[in-house]
Amino acid sequence: MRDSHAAEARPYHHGDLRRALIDAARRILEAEGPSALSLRAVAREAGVSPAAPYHHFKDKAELLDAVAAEGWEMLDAAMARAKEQAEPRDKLTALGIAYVCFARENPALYRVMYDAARDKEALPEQMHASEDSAFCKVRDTMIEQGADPESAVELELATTAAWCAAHGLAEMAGFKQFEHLKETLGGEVPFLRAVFGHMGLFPGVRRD
Amino acid sequence: MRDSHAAEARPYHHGDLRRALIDAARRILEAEGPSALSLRAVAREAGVSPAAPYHHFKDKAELLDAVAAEGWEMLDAAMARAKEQAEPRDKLTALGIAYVCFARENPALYRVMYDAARDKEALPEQMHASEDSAFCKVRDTMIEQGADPESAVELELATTAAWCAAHGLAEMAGFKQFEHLKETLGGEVPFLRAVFGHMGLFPGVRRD
DNA sequence: TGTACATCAGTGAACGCGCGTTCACTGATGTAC
DNA sequence: TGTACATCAGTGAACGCGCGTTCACTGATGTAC
Repeated sequence: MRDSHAAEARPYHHGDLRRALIDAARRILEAEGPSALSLRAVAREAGVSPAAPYHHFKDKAELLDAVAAEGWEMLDAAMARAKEQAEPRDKLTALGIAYVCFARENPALYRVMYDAARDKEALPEQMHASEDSAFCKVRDTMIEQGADPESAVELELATTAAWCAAHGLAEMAGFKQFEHLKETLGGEVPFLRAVFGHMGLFPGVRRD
Repeated sequence: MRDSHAAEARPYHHGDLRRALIDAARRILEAEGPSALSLRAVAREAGVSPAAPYHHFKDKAELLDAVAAEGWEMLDAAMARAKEQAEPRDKLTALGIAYVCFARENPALYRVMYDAARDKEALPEQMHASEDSAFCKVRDTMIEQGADPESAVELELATTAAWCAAHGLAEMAGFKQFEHLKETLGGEVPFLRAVFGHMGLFPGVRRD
């Protein structure tokens, strides 16, 4: 139990403790959930004294931020992969499904990501602004799939709607109330596709 | 500071400490956020010893559950009011806006509600199942506004989609990234309307 | 109407715990000469 | 190539804190007779 991933004849200096701490944090997160994620627990999991992390992070919040930031990068990568592999006509839905699946496979990490975002009252800057971010991928894919927004604002609204839809679904999909729908439709992914289908993700299909 | 809402010549027996504790919890929640919501803090805020709550709640979780349950009732009431007051053609959107506004006005309570739901991996039973719950209001309103689903499953999917959309938007609407959209559109509510507009909430407007 | 007593709903002190953070320290590393 | 020394990245003990919960208790209430 103790030193689970550490040990193996450690030298005094660690090599890359910063990395090791972030990895340890993620292990704790998925094994025991966000409430178990203390600085001390992370140090313990990394096989290091409680004071050691302070040579790499100013305080607990800074560690958490680093974990969250890596989460956003992972999400971004997962969505890039999904877009690449999908049929041209299916790319937008594929992005949505990749988003929700990431959240479902890494629920505690996903929570930490949004907790950090809520604290700052903002998504990570590069997630929303930088070219090639997940947000921009969604936006660009809408255009590629034939959306014809009347203005930049309309396009931004459509992208926002899609993002909110995916986030909402990500948080709801695990609820027991929807189990019978998943069964009826033949699994989680068909269920996600079906819900996305009802959301009118494509800007061409707006009402009013 | 201390005894802020308590005092005023309290007798030994409180009268309705259970009520007072739930109210105290809500005050703490909105003043200091979910992380400040400890059993001891609630007792303090209610002007009572740390052990007193145990005569009314088995443990901290039970208090939290009670707070969350009342939150769901408040949300339900807010949505009922919104539906009543809206133009017939606008009732579904009005429900969505009422949902998001509730979350925005009671962010910490909203978080506690969903934290409890996530623990149980389910929405409160009566919220999803009981006639006249918020979920059923959304479903029924879809029908009233002319949705013509091919099956009960389709109707349930559409309702689920709307619920997820509202939840996603509720959690995103506060992010700074969307401030310029709110300004452009003339405020938060117009922004919400616009995003809902892009979501194709009405089942009649589905793609594929 | 008055009294005995069971029950209820509080008190306040104490428990053990894990937390974030600080501190003086020390072992390892690498650079200047 | 060897040595002195500054710097870096750890240790481990300690700090004060607030937490959830338990306990023996006591004051207030209300019911039976």
